[in-house]
Order: sequence, then structure tokens, then C-alpha cells
Amino acid sequence: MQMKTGVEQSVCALMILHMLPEKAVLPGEVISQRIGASPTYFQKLLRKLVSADLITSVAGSKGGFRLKRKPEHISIYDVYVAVEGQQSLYSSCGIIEDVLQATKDSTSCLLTHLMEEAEHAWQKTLKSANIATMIEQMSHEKYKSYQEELKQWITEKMVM
Amino acid sequence: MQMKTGVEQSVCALMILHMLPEKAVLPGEVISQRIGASPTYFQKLLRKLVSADLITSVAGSKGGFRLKRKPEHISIYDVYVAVEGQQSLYSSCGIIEDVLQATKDSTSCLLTHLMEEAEHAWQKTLKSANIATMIEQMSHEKYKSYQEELKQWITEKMVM
DNA sequence: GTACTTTTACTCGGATACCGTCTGTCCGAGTAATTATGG
DNA sequence: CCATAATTACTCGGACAGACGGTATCCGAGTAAAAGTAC
Repeated sequence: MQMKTGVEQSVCALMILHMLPEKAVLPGEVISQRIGASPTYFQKLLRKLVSADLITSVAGSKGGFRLKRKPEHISIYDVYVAVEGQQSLYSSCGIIEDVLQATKDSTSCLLTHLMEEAEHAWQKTLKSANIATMIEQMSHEKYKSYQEELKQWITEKMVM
Repeated sequence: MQMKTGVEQSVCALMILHMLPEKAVLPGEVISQRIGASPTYFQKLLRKLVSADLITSVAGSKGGFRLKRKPEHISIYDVYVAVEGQQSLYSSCGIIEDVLQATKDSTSCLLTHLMEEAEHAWQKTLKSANIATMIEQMSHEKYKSYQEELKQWITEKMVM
């Protein structure tokens, strides 16, 4: 039970796309190079982000990807759902009801209620942060100079 | 990213063992039959619970398993760790630091801090419930009559 | 110079292979109670 | 009747097979800009 690496890669990609000037786009392969992910697999991740309406794609020559929403409206939880889907962390097998030989009732599982509560608390934290707050942290701290280098790199690689 | 079914099976097993009289034990295969799990695989789960000091095993003829701790001292989180291990839900790949070309610092990842906070909230809920509270819920509600049947079954199957 | 075609550089989506993990099975070894055996 | 051996019924732990999902690769199709071509 561990989160996919795709979530971290996606968050990173969204942070990069956030630094793009308005109307500019960045090809998927360029992003994958910077992130160090396999190009073909990373493209699939980007398509998931497109399906989830987090980014927009532009086909054809001079095509690429760009943020669709404002970064403060893309929570880390949104990214998680886009990559991993909406399935909950726990799904009851109804074993406890089976053992008691009680009638199966989808809402009755003693464990399910607890697990849902736990997951809700987990989600709440993930919803409390977004791409904008991540960028903000990056700007505040020791990353400042590195961020400048990244911006420079983006202006070289982007296409209008 | 989903919890193993072994966790639910283990919780159920612990609830069954809780109903055992003092000093009595229940063989692993008997429990697996009631739970409807594959006997051999279920034995492996029980051994994990033994390793985690949640239950005690008695070898030899008239052997079996019995709770080691009091049920109120076995949280659902204890069961989770026993079955799935202590690894956290999220482990950073350091991608964000890589992209920034900053020096890798295990504590520096922007995402890691958030994810740890989320997991902590999740754990807190799982630690708030234990085998005793689960039994209590079972006794309160509509399961009362079924619980009696289960106790009857246990007295038939247990060995002293 | 304009209209059309070709090339180029992308995204899109499916099919497929690899690999690690969870599930499930099998086997030999160890352990302790019960039963059988020999005096 | 007592001591010892054999049987029985368990746990223990490793090795291994199958299923599944995440990772990764490849390919053909679609799309749009740019470049080339014909008049």
C-alpha cells in the first residue's frame, strides 16, 4: 500500500507548467527529460492530467501542455485522484458480516466506517495544499536561486 | 494504492480470538474456515500477528492461537502495521529536488512534509479504535443475536 | 504572391511486455499431547 | 503399573506458482504549423 511515483512526477510537472508564460506550452518529452522519467510513460501521465482537466493539450507542431486551471485551484488531492483514480484506500470484503452470518449491508461494516473516517482525514490534508502553495514554499526557502535557473530553462524550451 | 484484504481478515480473527475463554486456544485452520480464507495463506497472516506480539501461538497437539494483549491495547493501526509493515504511504523520489538541481536533502522535499502530515492524520484515526471498541459496537447493534451464535461456535471449536 | 501539397513535430489511444507485490499452495521441520508398546 | 516409543495434531518458515497492477515501450492515427511547390 504505497502511493505511485506518478503522483510526485505529476506534481513536479504541474509546478513546471505553472512557470510558463500565458499562452505558451511545453512538449511532453521536454518535461520528461527534466524530470528524468521515461518519455513514453510520462506522456500517459500527462494524458491523465488532461482527462482530469488539470492541464490543456495543444496538438500538432508547436504543440504541448499548459495548465488549465489556476495553480491555487489544483490541490494535491486533485493530482492524486487524476493519477490513481477515485477508489478509496480501503474497501470492505464484508468478512466481519460473513463471520457473524448477518445479512450483508453495504453500510453496516464496522471497519468501513472507521476507514472512511481515516481516509477523510488524510484527504483533508491533501486538499489543504495546492500547486500554488508548493511554488510559494519553493520561492521562500533555499531553493530561490535554483528556481531562477529553472525559469531560464523554461524560456529556452517553451514554444509559443 | 489500496489496503490489503489481510488487514480485514486479521481484525476479524482478533475479534474471534477475543471471545475465547482464558487459557483456551483456537487452531488456525478453524479460524480460516469461519472467515472463509484460504487456510495456508491465513496461517501466514496469523504468524505476522504473532511476530507483532498481538497474539500468542501454542505449538503441538491441542495447539492454536490466543490473544496476547488485552483487546483494548490492540489498535486497528497495530493490526495494519503487523500485516502491511511500517513503511509509510508515501516515499519521496526526490524528483522535485532533482528538477531544481538542488542538493538532495532527505528532509527538504516539499511534498514529503505534506504527505507525512496526511498520513499522521490517517494513523490517528486508526489508532483511535481497537479490538475492544469493535466488539463493543458489535454488541450494541443489530449483531447481538449473531454474536451469541458465534460464541456458541467458539466453545465447540476451541481447545483447552 | 497565392493556393495547394508535403514535411515536420507534436498529442492521442490502444496493444503489449516486464516486473514487483499480494495471494495462494506445498513441503519439511519442530513441538507437545495422546496413544501404543514393552517390561 | 510405569517408562519409553510411536502417532497425532498442531505451529513454523522457506520455496514457489499464479494473478494483478504499476511501469515502460512501441505503433498507428490525428492534428496543426511550417516548408516546399506549382501556377
